[in-house]
Amino acid sequence: MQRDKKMKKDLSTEQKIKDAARKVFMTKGFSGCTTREIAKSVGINVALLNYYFRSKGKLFELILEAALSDFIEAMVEVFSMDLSLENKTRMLIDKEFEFLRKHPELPLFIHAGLNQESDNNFDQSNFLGRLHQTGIFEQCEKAQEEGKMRKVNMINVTLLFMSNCHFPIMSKKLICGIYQMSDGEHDERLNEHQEIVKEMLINYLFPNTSKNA
Amino acid sequence: MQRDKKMKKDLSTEQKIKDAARKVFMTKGFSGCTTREIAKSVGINVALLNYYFRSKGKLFELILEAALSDFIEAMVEVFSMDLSLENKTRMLIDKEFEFLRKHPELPLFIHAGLNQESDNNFDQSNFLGRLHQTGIFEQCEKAQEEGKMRKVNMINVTLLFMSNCHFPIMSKKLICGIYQMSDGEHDERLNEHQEIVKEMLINYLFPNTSKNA
DNA sequence: ATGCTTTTTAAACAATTGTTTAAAATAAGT
DNA sequence: ACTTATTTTAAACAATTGTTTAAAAAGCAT
Repeated sequence: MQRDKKMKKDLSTEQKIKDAARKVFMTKGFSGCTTREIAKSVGINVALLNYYFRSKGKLFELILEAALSDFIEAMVEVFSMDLSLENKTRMLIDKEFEFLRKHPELPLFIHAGLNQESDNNFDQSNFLGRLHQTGIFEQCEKAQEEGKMRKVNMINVTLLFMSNCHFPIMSKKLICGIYQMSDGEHDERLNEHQEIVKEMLINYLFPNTSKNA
Repeated sequence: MQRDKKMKKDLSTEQKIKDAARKVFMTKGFSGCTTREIAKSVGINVALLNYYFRSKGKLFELILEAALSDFIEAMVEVFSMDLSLENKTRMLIDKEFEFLRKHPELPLFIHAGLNQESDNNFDQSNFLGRLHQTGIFEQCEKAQEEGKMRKVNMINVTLLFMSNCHFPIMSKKLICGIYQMSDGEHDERLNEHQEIVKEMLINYLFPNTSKNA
């Protein structure tokens, strides 16, 4: 048969394909690249790609799901820490900016990828469950009841964080295009933006504690 | 020859192609659709598409440029009004949300499209010039000098607005997926978010005037 | 080495791709 | 009506697409 029975040898081939597919899919999108392009970038035959993964679509789903998971896991990591909400806010923003600086194509890839997929099998990944396990929702609810945190629906909170962390990275080409900026200048703006977002969100979400600072 | 000489008859064919191309490109992206698909949705032959526009790529560039222009023009319209900065802020956010609710695919299309294009001919569209003409930069500079507006680089201001208006629309599938929301629930969140963003940005950008309100 | 399974390849498959060519249909000018 | 220019079509083009088939190569146990 195929895989799964035993894993002899190094499984580097399968992993190398995944890595290459990730890179190519990320930058060019699903229909923007070919299976031969992926295969060539690994140095293997096209047929081998369908030997390990059954089709281009299956491979893509795999990569997309992993990308989604990666990026949820970054949030989970911060939420699981033993910190105050203000500090979690700072930490999350810093971690997100740091992570996205390394993987700037990720947000656009995910959003474009979700639009291309017909069936959104979100339930099976259980992202919501993983977030719940961190206790972040309870922590927020408690803070809101105590008047320490502004009473905002958690979905809106999520939107605030993601908007202000992801979009600045995604929009690089647009912003650089409009303002005729170089990469260096954009990096500089991004660094400043990281601090701006931190202050703005903390001020907004925790108005009492930060106003008299 | 082809066009441009005279324009006899109704130019509905050319426009119909553009409209159909816009719709198809927006939802499926450049490499996610075929010229035949566009042609069929207009009810014409494939060759006619290349008769009016020279190639799929040229047609795409046209659509992308128009989309970019549309969306800059929405900002220009607000900036040109005779309003205080606070009111321009409110107005811009409201207009953007209103506009994007009608064209929810636009932001993702633009960002994905810019990534696909090799040559970014931003200079020729002169978006920066059109923004400058509104006098918005001077208005901000003056307000910043007078201490009425927080001293933030205009690029960061742009990022703040675009992040908080565009991303919530773009991320619908992701957010609905994570939180298992229906379209109706998402609309509700979006309406609330519009108010949240307004308050947050005004509080942040104009701290003195809004704090004692 | 021998037999067996797993991995990899080369070649071919049919379908689809963007684009072009040449002819037909329509409109316009005289 | 006739001539010319514009618009539209059908058909074909070569190239590329995702996928499959059958055979070769490599690993591994005995």
